[in-house]
Amino acid sequence: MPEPAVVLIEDEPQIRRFLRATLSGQGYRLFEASSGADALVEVASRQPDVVILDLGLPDMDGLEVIRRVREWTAVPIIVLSARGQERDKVTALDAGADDYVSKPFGAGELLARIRVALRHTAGASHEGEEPAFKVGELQVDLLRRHVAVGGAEVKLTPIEYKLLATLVRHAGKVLTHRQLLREVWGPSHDDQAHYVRVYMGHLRQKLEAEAARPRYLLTEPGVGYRLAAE
Amino acid sequence: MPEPAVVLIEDEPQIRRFLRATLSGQGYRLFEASSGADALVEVASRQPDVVILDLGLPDMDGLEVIRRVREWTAVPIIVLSARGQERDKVTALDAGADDYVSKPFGAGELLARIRVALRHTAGASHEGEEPAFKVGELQVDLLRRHVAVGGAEVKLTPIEYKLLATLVRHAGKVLTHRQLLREVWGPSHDDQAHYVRVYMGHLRQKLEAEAARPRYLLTEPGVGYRLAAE
DNA sequence: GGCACTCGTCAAGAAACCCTCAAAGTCGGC
DNA sequence: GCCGACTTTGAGGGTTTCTTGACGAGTGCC
Repeated sequence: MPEPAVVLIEDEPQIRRFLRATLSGQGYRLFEASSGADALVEVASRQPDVVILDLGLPDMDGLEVIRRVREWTAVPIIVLSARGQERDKVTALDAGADDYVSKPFGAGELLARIRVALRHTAGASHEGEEPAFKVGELQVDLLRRHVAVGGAEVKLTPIEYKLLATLVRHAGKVLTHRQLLREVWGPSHDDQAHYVRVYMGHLRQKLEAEAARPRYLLTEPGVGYRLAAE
Repeated sequence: MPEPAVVLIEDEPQIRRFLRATLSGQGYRLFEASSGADALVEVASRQPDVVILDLGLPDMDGLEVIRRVREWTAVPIIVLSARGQERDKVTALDAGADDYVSKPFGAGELLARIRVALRHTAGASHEGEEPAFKVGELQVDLLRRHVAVGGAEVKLTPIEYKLLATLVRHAGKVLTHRQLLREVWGPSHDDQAHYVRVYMGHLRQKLEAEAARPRYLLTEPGVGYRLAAE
């Protein structure tokens, strides 16, 4: 987990600013949402390592957000709330939250509880989910960070792996150069489409039988690339 | 999990009675300890699903109990404490606790937090709960804190052992420098990747036949390290 | 055909990474 | 306070990886 991703769901601008400063200062990649609807979209698209959820949202009951997220992922959810009554805590925790922090709280405590949540994902993690991807001879195990072609392990450099992992996470879908650059190199490099071409070449050398006629790593001319889904 | 086992570590008889009533009323199998030394024995022998630990023990610092338990198991630890200061919480959580409940607290909240902890263990199966590890000539017994190569005991310094134990707990998976630093040196040192390299060198000297061509302690360039799983 | 654009390949210097050795600093017991 | 064991820090050098530029092939449009 190089830089853990955090989705922050908070509608009050003031608290949001405070949390933004707190979190990005720690090197977390931060994504924000200010409504329940946005929250679900963010969590689904970013696949974060932790979700921080303020229960007091305008459009949707915070508990509803928890339940909807829990329908398909076990990502740790830390609830923030102005209410400190026991019954509120019990309800939220039983709805699927992993922790409950009452306002006012200190930055240090929140950060410590985030670290606890990250420990959980790092170690005991997704036993039930199956993050292994397979198409033809190509196997990618995102959990073990292991790539193989026809059973033989393939060694990838960090960037090669990140690029491949990004494609795997969206297997079958076309990813634009820009999307790939953002994910792999960060938002500041999203106009250097050349990087992607060079590394796509490297990956094809290592993964494809014939780099010139790729079977897995497909070019979508004028748009980007796509990983064959099967 | 038919009837979850809980180890309760609490020295004040009054709170203990209260918790005993609360917990066994819920159908948990309850084991008790009133000192740090007993606590370690109970946790090791009962292999509970949750540990509830009052920090105010007579014979041993509660934090020390957390650290000792964490040396060989990832069982959820819920800390109870009369102290509600932020720094106390942060210290306990960073030492390895999973949750921190300040007194006074309600029975309902504690029970809800126990349910959260049980959810975690349920999902994570018994990964990391296996106190003996063996691959090739290398044997690591996390419970006894004993390391051997080819039957011969190897003496490790505290940090060397912690580093190895962390790798053992996640055998086969890649751990980033950051993760290792967090686990071994604590969250405040997670940018000193150099530490890990130096100590990995030490471990290889002691454990590998040829330190230059390691069989167990493998480098994942640009990412971190991995302990060969078999 | 000429032009603009995209894509893939190659290669070289720069940068990052990893390992080793060793000195300096810390902390304990005696 | 001294000694030994351990940890932290620093420097050097070999190696790998990343970045960047150059070039040719292919494609579509004028």
